[in-house]
Parts: sequence; structure tokens; C-alpha cells
Amino acid sequence: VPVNARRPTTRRAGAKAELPITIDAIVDTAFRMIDERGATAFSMRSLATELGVFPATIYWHVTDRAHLLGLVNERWISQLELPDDDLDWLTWMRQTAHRYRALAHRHPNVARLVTIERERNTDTLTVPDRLIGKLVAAGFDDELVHAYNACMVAAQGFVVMELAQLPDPDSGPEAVAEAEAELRALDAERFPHVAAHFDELADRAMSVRWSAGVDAPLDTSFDWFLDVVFAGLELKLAASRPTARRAGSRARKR
Amino acid sequence: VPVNARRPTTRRAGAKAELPITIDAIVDTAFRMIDERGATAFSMRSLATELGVFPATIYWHVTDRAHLLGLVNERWISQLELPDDDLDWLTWMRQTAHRYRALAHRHPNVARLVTIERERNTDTLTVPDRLIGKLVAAGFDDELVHAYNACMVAAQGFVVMELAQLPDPDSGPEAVAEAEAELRALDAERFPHVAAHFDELADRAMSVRWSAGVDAPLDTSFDWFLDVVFAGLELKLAASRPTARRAGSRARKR
DNA sequence: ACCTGAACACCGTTCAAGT
DNA sequence: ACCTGAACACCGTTCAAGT
Repeated sequence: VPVNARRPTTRRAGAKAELPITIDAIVDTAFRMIDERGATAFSMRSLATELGVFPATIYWHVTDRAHLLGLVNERWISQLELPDDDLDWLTWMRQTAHRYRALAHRHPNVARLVTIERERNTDTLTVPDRLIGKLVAAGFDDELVHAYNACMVAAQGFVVMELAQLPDPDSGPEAVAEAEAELRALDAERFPHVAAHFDELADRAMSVRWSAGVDAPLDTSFDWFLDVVFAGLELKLAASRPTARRAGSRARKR
Repeated sequence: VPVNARRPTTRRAGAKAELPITIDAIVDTAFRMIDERGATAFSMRSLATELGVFPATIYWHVTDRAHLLGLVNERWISQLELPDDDLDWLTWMRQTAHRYRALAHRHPNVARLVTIERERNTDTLTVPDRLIGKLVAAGFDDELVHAYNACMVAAQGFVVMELAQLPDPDSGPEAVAEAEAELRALDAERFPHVAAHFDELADRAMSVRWSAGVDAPLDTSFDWFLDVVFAGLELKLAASRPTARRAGSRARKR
């Protein structure tokens, strides 16, 4: 069964498309295709068909697939509204992490594809820049890089793993049911601990899931993980920052 | 220039391959191809060519590409040697995380591909099982799932993000040089904080990198992140575990 | 400047047919 | 049981040629 039965509208060679193809229309359509029908439904060719042009037309506007995905990523992440700047850094970080995850769950297909396959795009450094600003204001100095990387893994790393689909739900609900059956029938001799705590772990622990991350969101685990990371970050900050009692110890550091 | 110039060795229809194709040989060869030549060099067809058989032959031994990658993942992760069981849980976790990351850095191409694209494989639950056992022994009870997910994100999540290649070094060193140049020429008006701390962040912060994760490993950031997460985990544990002073408070929880 | 039409070099997967 | 040979339905990307 041919998926792309729709051919480009017949048009004389060199003729302009009826509605002219702009880069905005390309990125917009790509976003919608991935968002609504999933990553597998998207290709440079299916995108061209959707736009009613030949594949080569796309390549006049974007350099290649990775570049296009970089632009889709930009369009996606630009929807992230950052919290008010005069919030204290911990509240700000938590809210940012929550909003990032919420955005990813609103567009899981896009999030999954572009976080991994996109090309680096300087225009998406807006969020990192404000995040770094907040960390500097919080007092992170020598350890700024590490604090930044920690925050990125806490939010992006968690979401990437949460949304990873194993099994791929695109291969039908019977594959999901099969995965569930296999996990429920786990050999208690080989995997004693998983078996002993199966009910608590089932569809909630990273390796013991059958539903996709969107269908079985790890809301509580995410909050709990943010607790863990931010508590740890506060300790690091307290250790690096001189207390009132030990004032002057900071000068020694430089 | 045709990449797969080598055709299957000419052989009469139905004739057995000179060295018989076993599933072990398939998984082994796939692993080596991905490991040595990268994910782009691997395909079901290039694998068949390498083995001197027709593509269809592979499908007699494995169901599809995702299944094969699941087996490659199994072969990869089976090289992870877990620390001694009578270590205290924190030391055990740290060592496990370190060994996992070291294994990923020994086979970055394999790690990158199989952590995302593989099919779920019950046989790879050995590590999760022992990890869960350790967390239970440590005292995690109601929050076992969350503690497990936290540990997984801390190790796997960090490494996935570290090894993500933006830009893809497969597209040549000039693409890497271009990314560096673009980042060095960042607009200080648009990205004031990144610009102000560029030297500290350059090639060390997740979004401000041009080298691949293998070439510019984030060793210190990883250790620092483990500090953060495990300190946070200890606090969670202390909060849930009744102290000697407040003994008996635990019974109330069930 | 912007698009067509066609081609190139690939993919994953299926299936009847061979031994 | 295990493999061939061929086909099906796709990919991403390039390029001469049109208007």
C-alpha cells in the first residue's frame, strides 16, 4: 500500500507553486507532520508531497534534513516561556524544568526526534543563556559548568529517557501487550528483586515499562528527582560559599 | 562512489554459506561494524554484504533491525562488570555509574545507537535487578521506583546527553571547526551570560560544545553530578528512615 | 530566484523458489 | 532448515534544465 499516494500537483516546469513555499511554511509543516503523525511519517519526500512540491524544492530552502530538524527544534523550544526573572534561583529552576517537561509532553514526537537528531543551532541558546545567568546570580562560580550540566541532565536527560519508546508503540498495541505479558511473566529466579517489587515498579520504573512515556508519565518520579538534584545543588553551593562565620575564606580561592 | 561494492560471494541457490551464519556471528559482526565504523556504516544490507550473504538471510535469524539492535545492546551491556555485592550502597552505585560510563566511552558508537533505537530485551534486566536489590537493601521502600529512576537518569541520562553529537563528526572535521567558529563569534548582546563565561563553558557545557563527547569527555562534570545526586538521595533516605530518636514513626507509614 | 524532472545510491522487509 | 534472487516500497540528496 503506497503511503505517499498524493503526487505533487501537476504543474509546468519552472512554474511557481500556487502558494509560494517559504521556509516558514516548510518548518511549520514539518513540525505539524512530526507532531501529529509521528517521526516515521516524516521524511524529506513526504514533506515535499504534503507541500505539493518536488523533493528538490525543499533543498533550495534548507541545506539538509539535520538543518531542517534544527529549525523544527527551534520552533518547538521557542514555545518555552521562562519564569519571572526575580524569582529566587531554586524556584526559577524548578519551574523551568517543569515547563520544559510539560512542553515535551505536549509534543512528544517532536521532542523525541529533535533532541537527538537535530543539528546544533545557535539561535536556541536563549534558554541556556538565561539559565546560566540564574546560576551565576545564585552564586555558582568555579563550578558553573558543572551546575549547568547538572540542570540540563536533570530536565532534558530525564525527559529523553522518559519519552524513549521501548517498545515502539508505532508497531501497534499488540507489541505493547506482548511487552507487558513478557514482563509480568518474569523469571523470579533470574530477577529476584524486580519480581519481588514488581507491582511498585510495573510501568513506572525506567526498565520495567511497556507503555510509552506519554501514556504512563513519570510525574512523581520527576518531582522526586528534582528534589534530589536541587537539594544536592544547594549543598554544593553552601560548600563553595563562605558562611558569615568563615568570612574571608573566599578570597583564597582565586 | 558505491560504498557496498563487495557483493555476496557467488553461490548456487540454496547452497550453504561456507562458514555457516549463526546468530552469534550476526550480532558479533553488527557490533564490530557499529563500533569501528559508526552507526551510519551499519545497515541490514551492509551487514549482509559483510557476512557474504543476501539481506534476506539475516531475516531468517532475527525478526528485524530493532530486534538485532536489542541483541547488540545485550552484548554490549553484558560487558559491564558489577562491583562487589558487600560494598555499601553508595560506593556500589558510584562504581556502577563509573563503570557504565567507562563502557559507553569504550564503545561510543554502539552506546549511542542502542540506548535509543533498540528493542526492549528482557535479558538486559540483570543490571536493573541488582541495582534495585541494592536500593532495597539501602532502605528505599515506598520511594524505590523514584530512587531507581534517579539512578538511571544520573548514569544513562548523563551519558546519552554527553555522547549526543551536535554537530555530527561524521560530516567531517570542517563541520566541527565551523561550529567552534560560530560559538566563538557569539553575539554578546543576545547571549550575555554565555559570552561572559565563555572560557569556562567552551566545549565543557552541554549546549556550548563543538567536539564530540568522546573527544571532550565531561569527566569532572560527571563526578560532580554524581556528588549532587547521591547527596540528594542520602537526604531522601534520611528523611524516610526513622532515626533512633524518633523510633516507631516508621510503623505509621503502612 | 525558484522550481521541475529525473537520476543516483542507497534503505528495510517480504516472498516464492531453490537445496 | 537455511539460503538465494528478485521484488516492493520507500529513503536523502544532487543536478541539469526549465521559467
